[in-house]
Amino acid sequence: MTEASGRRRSVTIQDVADTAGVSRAAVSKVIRDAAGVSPAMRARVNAAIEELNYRPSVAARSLRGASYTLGLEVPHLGNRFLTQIVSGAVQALKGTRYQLVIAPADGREGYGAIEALADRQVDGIVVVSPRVDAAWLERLARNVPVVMLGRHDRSAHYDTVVGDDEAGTRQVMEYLLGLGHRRIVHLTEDEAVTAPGTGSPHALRLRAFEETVRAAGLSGQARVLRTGQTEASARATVRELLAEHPWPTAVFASHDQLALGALAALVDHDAASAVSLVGYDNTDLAAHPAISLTSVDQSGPDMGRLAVEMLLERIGGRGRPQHHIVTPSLVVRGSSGPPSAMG
Amino acid sequence: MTEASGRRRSVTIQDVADTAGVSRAAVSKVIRDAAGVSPAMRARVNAAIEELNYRPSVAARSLRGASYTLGLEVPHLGNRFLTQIVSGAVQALKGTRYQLVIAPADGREGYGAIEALADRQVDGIVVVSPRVDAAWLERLARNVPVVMLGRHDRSAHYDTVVGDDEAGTRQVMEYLLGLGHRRIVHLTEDEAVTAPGTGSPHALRLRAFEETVRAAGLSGQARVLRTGQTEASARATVRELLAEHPWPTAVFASHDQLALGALAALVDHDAASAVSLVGYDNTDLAAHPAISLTSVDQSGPDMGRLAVEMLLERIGGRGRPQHHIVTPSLVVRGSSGPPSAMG
DNA sequence: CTGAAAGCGCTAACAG
DNA sequence: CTGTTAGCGCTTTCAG
Repeated sequence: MTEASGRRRSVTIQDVADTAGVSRAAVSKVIRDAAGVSPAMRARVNAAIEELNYRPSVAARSLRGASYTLGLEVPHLGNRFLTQIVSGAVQALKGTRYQLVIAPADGREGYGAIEALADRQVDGIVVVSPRVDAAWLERLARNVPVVMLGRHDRSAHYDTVVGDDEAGTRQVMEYLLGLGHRRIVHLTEDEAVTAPGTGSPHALRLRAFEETVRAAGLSGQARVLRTGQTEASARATVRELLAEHPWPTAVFASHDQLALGALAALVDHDAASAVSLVGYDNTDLAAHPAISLTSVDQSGPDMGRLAVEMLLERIGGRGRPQHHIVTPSLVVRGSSGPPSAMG
Repeated sequence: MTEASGRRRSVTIQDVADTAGVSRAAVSKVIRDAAGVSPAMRARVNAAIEELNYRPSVAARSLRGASYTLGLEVPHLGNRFLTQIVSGAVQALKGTRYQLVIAPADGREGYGAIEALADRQVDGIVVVSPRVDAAWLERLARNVPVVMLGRHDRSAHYDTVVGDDEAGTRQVMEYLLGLGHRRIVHLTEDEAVTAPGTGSPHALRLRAFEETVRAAGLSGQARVLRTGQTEASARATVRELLAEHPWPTAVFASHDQLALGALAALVDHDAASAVSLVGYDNTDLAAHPAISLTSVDQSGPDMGRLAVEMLLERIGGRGRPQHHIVTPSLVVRGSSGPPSAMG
């Protein structure tokens, strides 16, 4: 093989077969650990593979069977909760022959990224975007194993891994109400994400918030505040909120990124010690002493691991859909306390 | 096509050709926007594609030519600087037919992830891990276009995008020295990453630090402190540092993640107002008012965009390697100030 | 236990 | 302008 100046042709299964003096089929069997190969042949083939530095082409393989690739579609890598999920997924794949690839969505919706993964013949897809249409996903799931992470829809074709968002929200509200908070603001994203039909985590958190508020007879004092999905947007929204009086005594953000934005606004107004703040996801930053954010932990790594395991089961042949629920727990930190102590 | 209970066979180019009443080659030309198709045929084919909801198989395509996929290997998604790079890369790809996929490295080194991308026939690879061997990368780059991001080696086969780490470090040091700091600690990772031969950004920052210190005649007072690559590790290391006396008046961390860990330790010891802190990368958190970290901005999104553009150029035929240098700039925030004011 | 042969879905010459 | 044909690298029956 000459060292041509341009791109080198990569070594194929045929090359290996030739140097080992066997057939392509034999080589294929060896690399797949398939039955029916004599130890001697296996040794010869492995030697040739080593010598030529052969690597099977995933593309060619995909055409026939599996690509040994699992795809994870994510809306936005700025979201720290996603990195928890990814690390769990990577862990779960360690030691298997599967590789994880992440496709970042380009816009708000993940259709492009999900289709890109499907086109690339991945053996399974984990979807995280809360904004993709359920029926669309259902259709996709008939062609390739899909796990939807976070959303509570019950599909006949895809699996789901979700946190118990109602329980998490109730924990937050019981905590806040127990401390004596009454003027509580729930900071969440726009209607598209909280519409009841979507089954999105934010929809459930919102509903649970409203139910708790109603049950406590606080409809007049507690309220819902809408914002975008970024920290900057939450910061601006809460800044406006703080221009009015009286201030709420507590803000419950639907996820930590919003909580961070809210915290920024509180710091700007020197209100961090006057207003309790609670987030959701317990991302790594929440634990930082300069942030110290009370937040709901929903075991992101476990969710990522579970999602991948379910995908592997599906690939292994399971037909019936499964739905896992992860139990969340409130982690109390310095950003929250009784209304008096905070005021 | 019956709605079989199992996996549905996906629609192929042949199906489209059949329903449109043309040859496969014709369909191929239409989907590739190739020349030599009559408008009438184009319309018929497009109608068939629409009707059948046809999507070309990337795997089959890769076997012949391009996969229209660019791969990005990243060491660890917990690193916020990487998300800046990713967002720039995604932006640059918007509107092209290329899709970005990210392969997270499983261990410290990125070999597995990089090979996985290469096996998957991506048309180009952006490598971010500072720990991969240059010769190994050189070999890889002969088979597939590669851009190395961050490291300063000058390869004949792959392109590089780097920040001017010496200039960035000098800005930091001039700033600190100008304020009157003398007992300055440089917090960086282990020797494997700062070995001069690697050309890693941390190696250059370390060298520039040492040169500035020597030039200022501070070899007795300034020192280098090693830690791991995580926030937790930096926190522990700085905690130990603060157990000794006298404290340094300033800590310069080799990247923001380490700076965050250092900040945590400073807060733990109530030393945040006594010790100036400077980071590198200017990740989003640095700007948060609860953190307010002085840091060196090196335009992560620009670097990501550049890397992708260079890859596209290589794919387009460029042979000669290119090396881009991005100029960094110091962003001063509340975490740093004169030694007296901080003490 | 081993190899020959067919074909996965697509593209690229080439012939008509 | 259109269709035929020969693979790309691999897996998978199916004979030997």
